[in-house]
This record gives sequence, structure tokens and C-alpha cells, in this order.
Amino acid sequence: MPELPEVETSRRGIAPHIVNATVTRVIVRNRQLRWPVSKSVDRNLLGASITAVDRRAKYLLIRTGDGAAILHLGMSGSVYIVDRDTPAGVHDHVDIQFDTGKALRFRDPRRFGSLHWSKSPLDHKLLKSLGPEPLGEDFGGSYLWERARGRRVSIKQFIMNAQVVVGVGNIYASEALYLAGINPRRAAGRVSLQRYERLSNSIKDVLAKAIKAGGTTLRDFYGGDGEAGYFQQQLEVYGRENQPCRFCNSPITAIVQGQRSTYYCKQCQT
DNA sequence: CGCTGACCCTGACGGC
DNA sequence: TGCCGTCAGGGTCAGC
Repeated sequence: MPELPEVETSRRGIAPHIVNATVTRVIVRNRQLRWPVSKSVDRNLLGASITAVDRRAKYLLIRTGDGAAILHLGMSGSVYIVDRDTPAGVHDHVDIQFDTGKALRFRDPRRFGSLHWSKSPLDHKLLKSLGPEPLGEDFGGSYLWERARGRRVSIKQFIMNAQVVVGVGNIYASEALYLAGINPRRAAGRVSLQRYERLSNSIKDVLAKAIKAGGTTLRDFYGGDGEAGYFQQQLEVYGRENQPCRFCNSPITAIVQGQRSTYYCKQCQT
């Protein structure tokens, strides 16, 4: 479900409600997520005051003075602010209750999400070898081109690789390649520097616009404040198999790459 | 090191 | 209506 824009939308939705609030109780109803949730999470959060909610890649970092809870939403996860005593549904695995009377609720039907505690989250095993943020200064065309030397993997799988750049998920990878006019099947090592410049700009553009729109709501995504995103209205190719390309009218093609579906225009993307 | 495919899990949806 | 196959926005890991 959530790609970078959806995680960022969630972060912005929840932060105002929990920063400076103190944790009065932590309820973990099901510890069997992507990895078992350690009791150190509960222990460290209890009694602490939240100092910030940050994001690195698709991880939410819920910080206290001593460290951070590292929350990943996986494919189907979402976070909400609820009144503390709101009855929990079957997939509401974690509640973090606050002295404000509210709680941060984590729901995740498929349980591909995860929750860890770390004193120094950016050094955590899951985060330490991640590539740059796509909206940051150190990401651009020359960086991508450099990293792509000798790589035979498809350009689409290359930009979805979090070691290369974080936060480019399956929807926005197809969208960015369309906007840059690059065939998603092309080998990463055979894309010119000039086209990488265009691609890095497309990635920045599409992610920034999606954040502005509050994310993409395909099935069930809602930001932390319960609002649906509306970026899906701006999707050019994702989910549009056989529908006309908005530029040239030829039908959008769907293929599978690395077990994920890819959408593109055979006419416009070479 | 780079790359591929299996796998984790539940729910929604379309076809019959 | 019900059953069954397919698919889903994530990522890690083993094996070549």
C-alpha cells in the first residue's frame, strides 16, 4: 500500500497529535509482524515523551529522548490517531496511548509491516545501508548514472532498489519512467547520463506531487488524519492496461518484472 | 558482487 | 450465492 508519499502523508498526519505527548500505555495485540515485535519497544516507549516523528525511506521514526520506535507499514499497514478507548479491530496490532486521551493505532492486515526499537535508528541494520532520499540534495542524474555502471538489471528494478535510492515503489517507478520516456525493460547500465537527469527529475516531480495530493488511495490508504489521498487521479500509466496513452493514444502495456507489475507506453517509452 | 525467484500474510475481486 | 484462482502500493533472503 504505502510508498514514500503515503508514508510522508501519514507522518504529517500523526506528528501534530503525538509530538510532546507522553506515552501512558503500549498495547501490542499481535507481536507476529514481519519480524516479532520485541518487548523492548513497549518498555522504551512507556513513560517517554515523543520529541519528533521523522521519516527515513519508508520508515517512520517515532523519537523519544532515548531513541526511536522504527515503524514500517509494509504493503497493507496504516497508522491512525484514535480516541484511546476506540474498540480495536482484528488487524489493529498496536496502540500507543498518550496522556492526551488519544492513541496512535497501527493496523496491518497482511502483517508485512514491522516495529523495532533502536537507540540510534539511522544505524539500525534495516536503515544503515539505504540509498539517498530521492527528494534530497545528494540524489540526481549523475548519481544514478554512476551507480548504474555495469548493471544489467532493468531500469525499473534498479530505481526500486532501496540500496540505490529509497522510496520509489511500484506505482511511482512506472510513473517516473513514463514521464522520462524510458522503457522500463532497458538495462540500467544502458541508459545515458542525459536520460538519467530526466529520470531523476521525474522521480522528484512525481513524488513531490503525490505528497502534495496526500498520496495515492487505490484501495484503502488514508493518511494519519483519515483523509484519502487523491493522486490516483493523476496516474498516467499505473493500473491503466489497454487504456489509451494520454500523449499518443496507443494502449498502455502491462508486463511483470521481478514479480511486480509494470505499466508503460510502448510508443512513448524507448 | 549482481541478479532471480521464493516467501511472508490477508482480503478483494472477477469468472464460472 | 459460493468457490477458486489471481492479484495487491513492501521487503528479505537463499542460492546461483
